[in-house]
Amino acid sequence: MKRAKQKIFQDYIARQGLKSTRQRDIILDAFLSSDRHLSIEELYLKLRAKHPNIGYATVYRTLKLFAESGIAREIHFGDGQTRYEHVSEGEHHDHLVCTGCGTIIEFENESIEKLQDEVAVAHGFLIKHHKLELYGLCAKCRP
Amino acid sequence: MKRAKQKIFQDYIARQGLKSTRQRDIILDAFLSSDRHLSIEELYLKLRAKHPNIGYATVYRTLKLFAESGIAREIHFGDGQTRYEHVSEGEHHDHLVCTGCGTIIEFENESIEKLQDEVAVAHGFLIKHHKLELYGLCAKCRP
DNA sequence: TTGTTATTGATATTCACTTTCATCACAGCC
DNA sequence: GGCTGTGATGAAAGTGAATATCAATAACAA
Ligand SMILES: [Mn+2]
Ligand SMILES: [Mn+2]
Ligand SMILES: [Zn+2]
Ligand SMILES: [Zn+2]
Repeated sequence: MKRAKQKIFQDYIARQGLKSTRQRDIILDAFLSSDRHLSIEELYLKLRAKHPNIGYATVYRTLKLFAESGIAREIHFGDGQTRYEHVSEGEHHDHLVCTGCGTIIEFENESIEKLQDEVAVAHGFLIKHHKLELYGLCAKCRP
Repeated sequence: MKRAKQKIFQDYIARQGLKSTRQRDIILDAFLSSDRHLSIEELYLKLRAKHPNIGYATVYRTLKLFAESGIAREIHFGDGQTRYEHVSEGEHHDHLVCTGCGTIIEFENESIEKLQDEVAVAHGFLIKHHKLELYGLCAKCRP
């Protein structure tokens, strides 16, 4: 899992004529062993504990690279911060977001995906990606 | 339609002990006779043609009021700008967004809504609202 | 008309990125 | 190993949309 993603990223780096650096290794390791929905700030702060000399801009740029290489995806939950989540080859999921405690639950629903495709076809659309987020209170937070 | 929303907004204003002002009337009129998915900036520029002395902050604050009163809804399509769309009593829809030309198509799909509810129930969630956006190329933009 | 309170609009500030640029560090080639 | 040419880094400055500030102004009830 982790190894596979490291490999994907290294390959991407090589293919693009980019360089392998100490910082990128550190950030990749921290990202892969972190929560699945991390903001840039959160990852930056987490890193700073062990590596106080890594810059915010580097974290920001490296997360973008992760997304380009296919091991991460940018997500926006409307709280004003960009988050990055792990992406596994051929896997897709959507989100339940608790507005009480911030918990995020991932789910997959093939029937919904199929219906989305039908909607797209009916309107002549060629879908590239989509976003489905259900906001509310989780089991712990509901009254 | 337009009258109904004006009424809703005036009632809201009264109920909250707020004041009816020239600017709010002008902005409401411009909003109700505008595109259905307008950014603050777009509405501000549209207004400035006839009312060069209306400030950006007033447009921004008034759109928030529209949302609070229930006649508008804030939407985010990931382009970094907040948009506001018209909301009709008891109506709900989701969006197809063309990444080529920016066209936005609204759609309703009861089956998807039902499946979303089932997902929520399965996870013990109490859904407050949701977001479903399908991004891709519209019939005109697809290759 | 007057007094009170909300509103306005110019401006300043905030926030989350995003860019800049001088310095640094990979990595291929002697 | 030492050179050398790029790409990478990080401190700091810049950006753009949103939000807050505040003195002047406009509603509106008495
Ligand atoms: Mn829906
Ligand atoms: Mn809409
Ligand atoms: Zn919760
Ligand atoms: Zn299009």
